[in-house]
Order: sequence, then C-alpha cells, then structure tokens
Amino acid sequence: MAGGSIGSVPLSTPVLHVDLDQFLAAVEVLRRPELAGLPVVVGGRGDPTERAVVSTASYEARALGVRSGMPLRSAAKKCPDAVFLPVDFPVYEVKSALVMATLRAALWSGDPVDVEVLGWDEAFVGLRPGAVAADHDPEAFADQVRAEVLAATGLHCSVGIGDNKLQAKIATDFGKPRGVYRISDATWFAEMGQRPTRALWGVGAKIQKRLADLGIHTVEQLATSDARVLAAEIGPTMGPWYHRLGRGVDTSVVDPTPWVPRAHGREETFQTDLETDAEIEQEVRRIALRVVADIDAEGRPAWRVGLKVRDRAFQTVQRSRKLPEPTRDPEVLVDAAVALLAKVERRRPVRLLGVRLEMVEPEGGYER
DNA sequence: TCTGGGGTCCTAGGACCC
DNA sequence: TCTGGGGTCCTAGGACCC
Repeated sequence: MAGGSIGSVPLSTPVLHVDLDQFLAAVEVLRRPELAGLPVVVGGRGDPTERAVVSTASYEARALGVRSGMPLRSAAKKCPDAVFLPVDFPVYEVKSALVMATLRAALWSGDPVDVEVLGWDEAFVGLRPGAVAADHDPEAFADQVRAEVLAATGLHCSVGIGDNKLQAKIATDFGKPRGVYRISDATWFAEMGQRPTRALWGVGAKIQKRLADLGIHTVEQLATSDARVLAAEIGPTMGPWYHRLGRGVDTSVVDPTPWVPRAHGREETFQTDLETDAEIEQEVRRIALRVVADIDAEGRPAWRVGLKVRDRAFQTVQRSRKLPEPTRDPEVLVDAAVALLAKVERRRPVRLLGVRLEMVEPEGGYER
C-alpha cells in the first residue's frame, strides 16, 4: 500500500498515471497525416451547426480558445478554419485497447505491472504487491512507457508519478504534453499548497464554492482545516475524504480487475425540440430499445429503469422505478420507460430524453 | 453560441415496520 | 392524547469524472 511502512522501512511504492495527449484528435491526425499542425476539433457528428459539444480539441485549436465541453457552435465561432470531425467510437476503442495492452505488457525493471484503466485514454500503472520499490526507478520507467506506447500506437502520452494514485493523477497535467512529472509526499505542499482546492482530483466547482464559504480556498488550508467541521458541513463520508485529498493522502491501490458496468444508459439531445406526446413516447421507445440491446450484450437483466427529461429551458428531471423482478424482456423494459413519462409534468417542449437500465450484480458481485 | 453523452457514488427525505 | 426511536427500502437529485 503506497505510503505505508513497516517499522522504520518506508514502503512507498511509486505509481504512474499515463494519459494520452489530445487522444481523439491525435488518432484522427494519425489517420489523416495532412491534418498535422492544423486546429482539429472532434465532437458530435462533426457538424458545427448542430447541438453538440467538443470532445477533444488539438493543441492548435486549444491555442485559439477551443475547449472540451464547449458547444461546437462556439468552437466554430472562435476558430472558423478548424477541421471539424465526428466522434468515431469504434476507432478510439481499438486504439485504446492497443494502448492498454502495451501498458500491461510493460516490464518495470524486469517485473510485471498492474494496470487500472480509467477511461479511453488514461490508466494507472503500478508494481504488483510485494515488489521492492528501491529496485524500480519510476522516471526511467516513465520514459520507457512513453516510448513503448509511441512505438506501438503512434500516440504520444504524458506520465505522472506519485507516491499514490492521487499524486500521480495530478502530476500528469504538470507534465503535459509529452512529458513526465513527479509529485511525492515530500513535494506535495510545495507543489499544491497554494493552489485552489479545485486543482484536486475530486473537487469540482460546487465543492470549491462550499469550501470557500468555510474559508477554505487553498489546498493547504484544506489540509490544515478541522476534519470534524468538514464532516459536519459536508458529510461524514465526503468531509473526511476531502480532508485527505488536501493532504495528498490516498490509500487506494492500483486495481487491475476488469471494469464491470453497473448500468447502461443512452440519452439524446434532439436537434429540434419535441412538441407532442406521441413524438416523445416514440423517441423513448426507440432509445429504450437501444439500451436493451446494450444490456443484452452484457448478458445481465435489469432491475431498475430510469428516465431523464430535459426541456427547452434546460430544466431536467429524472424518474425511476424498481421492477417487480429483474428482466431482459424488451417489451417490459420499454413499457416501463414509457410509463415513467406519466410521472413527469411537462411544461415545455422537450430537448433531451434519456433511458437508463441498472443491471443486477454479476455472479460473484463487483470485485472492486 | 446556450449548455453532449457515458458513467459512478453519496445524500437526503419519505414510507413503512418494529 | 401525545409522543418515541431505529432500521431499511425506495426515489430524486447533486456532484464529480472522462
């Protein structure tokens, strides 16, 4: 366990966080080398006049102000000459799998590693339990990983090194692009102490504001705050967790167990708002059928159905219902989704509909 | 120029039972 | 007549992340 110790012998085993640089845009440039050096924006169906947002912008596009999550229309306004491309899931999945396989095959000073996949384009890499940290130079291994990923996939990545996953995850951003950066227990406060709490992985805009209302603005202030106050104000679980974040403490281990999804859902923002009940019901049926296909691929029945409705004014409500018994029957599931519409009071035309199916636990339960 | 889509986890309140 | 707690299940919503 990172940060632990036996007697006076430190057991801190460094962890790596590997994050591909501008992943989606980089994959597109690999396919079309003539795009290299141009502002490339990947998002939606690649049509900047549609309702959709930026998934990834190349560094050239970022230099012109384009950011992930920005509406494509805004991106086009900032950067009318950018190349807009549709999100091509299957291609990224293949590339991602190749990256992860490369990481899993990497040997750290001759020893195998554990890899915990965090998403398409990032993963933690750590020594297996029992390895002796002193025998394993993390900086050299980080350079090796960057070279091996580049050789196998043509993609560049950045690597963060930490005494735990939290530190490694944050360090990666300091190393971007194409770099390696290390944060340790010893350097945590020098690196992070004066930064806003928002710089922590797990603190978003809302929690930053709530902490600020308590007079806590910086990471150091969070670390030296009264954990009991945080527990009382934010919650018995989350309060102490934020306190640990502030101190750079994270005792979780790199978990190589394959991810098992709890649920599948699909949602869709319509290019034109839906006005009639008949239209809305028809779309719920269509979306629900797709989600049924998703859980069929998973091979587990659903025990809970959820519906999400967002109106023209961006008012969003969610309704859900536990089923009498788990089922994979499309008719039952689709009807259940449609029935939830009755629990939504509709005031305005509908902008988005979403259906979500929560699956029963796999045999043996979730391992993490 | 209005604000995507895929997820996870935590909290809080009401219903219901003892 | 008024007044208890505790525990669990269910649902809605909030917050975060990529």
